[in-house]
Amino acid sequence: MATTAQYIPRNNSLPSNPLMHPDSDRMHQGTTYREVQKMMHHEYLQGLAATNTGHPMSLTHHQWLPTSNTDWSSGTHIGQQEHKATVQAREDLSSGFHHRSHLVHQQTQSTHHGSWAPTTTHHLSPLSPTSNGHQSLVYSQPGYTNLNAMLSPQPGSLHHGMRDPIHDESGSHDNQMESPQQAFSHHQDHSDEDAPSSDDLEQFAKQFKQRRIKLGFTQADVGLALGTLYGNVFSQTTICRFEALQLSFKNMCKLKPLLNKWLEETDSNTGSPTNLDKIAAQGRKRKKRTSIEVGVKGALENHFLKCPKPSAHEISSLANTLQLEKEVVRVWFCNRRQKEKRMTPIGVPHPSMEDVYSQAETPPLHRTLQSPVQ
DNA sequence: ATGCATGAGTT
DNA sequence: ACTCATGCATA
Repeated sequence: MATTAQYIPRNNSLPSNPLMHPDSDRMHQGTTYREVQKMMHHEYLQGLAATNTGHPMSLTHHQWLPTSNTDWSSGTHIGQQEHKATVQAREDLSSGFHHRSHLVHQQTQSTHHGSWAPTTTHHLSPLSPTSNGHQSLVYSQPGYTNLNAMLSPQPGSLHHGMRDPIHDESGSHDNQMESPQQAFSHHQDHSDEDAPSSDDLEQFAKQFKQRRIKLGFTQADVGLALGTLYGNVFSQTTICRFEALQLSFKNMCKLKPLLNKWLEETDSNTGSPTNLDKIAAQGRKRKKRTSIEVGVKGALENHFLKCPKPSAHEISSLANTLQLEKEVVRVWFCNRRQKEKRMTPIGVPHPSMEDVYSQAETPPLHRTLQSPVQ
């Protein structure tokens, strides 16, 4: 009774048109900074964090064979055997311990296909007041010249399925490797593509969200729009995380220019009727989401605190104890580690208080919980 | 809004 | 096997 370990194939209904799926392609990272950051704050030296007993080559990911790709795609999900009763109200039980107010951004470098290269800021002030009375959130970016490819918030018109292989300005070089700590002193301040500070990002994200909502777009709309504008489609999830600062610093820096551009384009075309295009999903099998029970989750959290990077064997025994697949446990730890690296600490909703100046009133704009989004 | 998952690129 | 970017499916 672990959970629902069933594999579901993605609905493979061949789309008639050979649409390319939203592959983010070549915009991956090439970081090299690594572990430097975490070492300094917390129980990392537990001991056995790296008991690698040899690497069996690859095989990292096995495939979850489908075996039964039939219904489930009947319109709604059928896999509800995971109701389990327990359910987790909020996985953030971590709110009890996590939180060492850090804000780990460490990323500072671009290895290749840059264009967005955060070259500094290896320091950040978490929830810092940033007494900024003005924020130039929208800067104009030289370069892109595209027409409007905005989407309209209203479902009605559609089509327009273009998704051309836009290549970013790959002609750009990029600085060579530089160690994160080695702060270079050469860099113009393009408040934009250069190196936004965490405060910049925070403010931008907030402004972005406001504008987006005001314009009547959903997070999903924006994701699609980015696809038509730049060829890089993003999901609602990603846009959401951007707005909530739940991405790594580096990732935030990368997306900001794109979103900024979209914002500009959209602003200038306020009220322009446009079209919405859909992108068909590609067919691929995906393991059904495993639902881990609260109690088990608590156990995992505990182990995480003791050792964020358990060895393969430890994972195995843990999996055994908790009656979960080893793979599930492994992934859980990976995801948990990623969370630690987000800009926004886990339990803390959002900083966003501002100036210490405290004017007559403090404009409280935190959206602690649900905000009228979308 | 988020949990669990996939995969490319690294180490 | 890990990190990081990203997203499907779900609560």
